[in-house]
Amino acid sequence: MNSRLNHSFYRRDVLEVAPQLLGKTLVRRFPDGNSLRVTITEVEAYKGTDDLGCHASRGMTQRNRVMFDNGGLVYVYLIYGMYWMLNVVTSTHSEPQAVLIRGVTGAEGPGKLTRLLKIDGSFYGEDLVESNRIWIEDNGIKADYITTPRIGIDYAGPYWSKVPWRFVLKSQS
DNA sequence: GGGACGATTGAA
DNA sequence: TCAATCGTCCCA
Repeated sequence: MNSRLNHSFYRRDVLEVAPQLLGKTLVRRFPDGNSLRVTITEVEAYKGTDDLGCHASRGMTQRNRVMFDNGGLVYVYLIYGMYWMLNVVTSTHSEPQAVLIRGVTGAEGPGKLTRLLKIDGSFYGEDLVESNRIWIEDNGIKADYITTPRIGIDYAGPYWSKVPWRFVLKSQS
């Protein structure tokens, strides 16, 4: 039986939460009552003010302030003027962290999955534990995964751009 | 107020 | 290799 992930799941360190999101079911419920259910296949961790790849590294701004809130909230932002990025806030207000959802079944790539799921700026700060239009369910699957450096953050320097904080679900065989 | 740029994508 | 496209952030 699937069950919605609760606050205690999200309010842990991002390096624990990120890989555990792999294989979980992301549910998007639309106004017409229909739902789209996809499996999370690829994520990245962004951790705190020291991580030069993390938006929080330059302090709190109007855009990233939700990362400084408690885990379980949605952080979305527009990139390149055309793609919404979907993130899940983790930890507590003491530590700004988030998981970028980079891939789901049916859409490879963070910009494509938000198009598929019709996620935009109106989801900023949405509570995944309470929302009736987006949440994540545990389906009991224990996922195998590989790690690699995060994508598209060369500007973060030789150390932070190479930290293996991208987690990719291993394909079943 | 102005300018550079981005956790991307798809086409040339 | 390069354009699309615009909000955010930094500097003046």
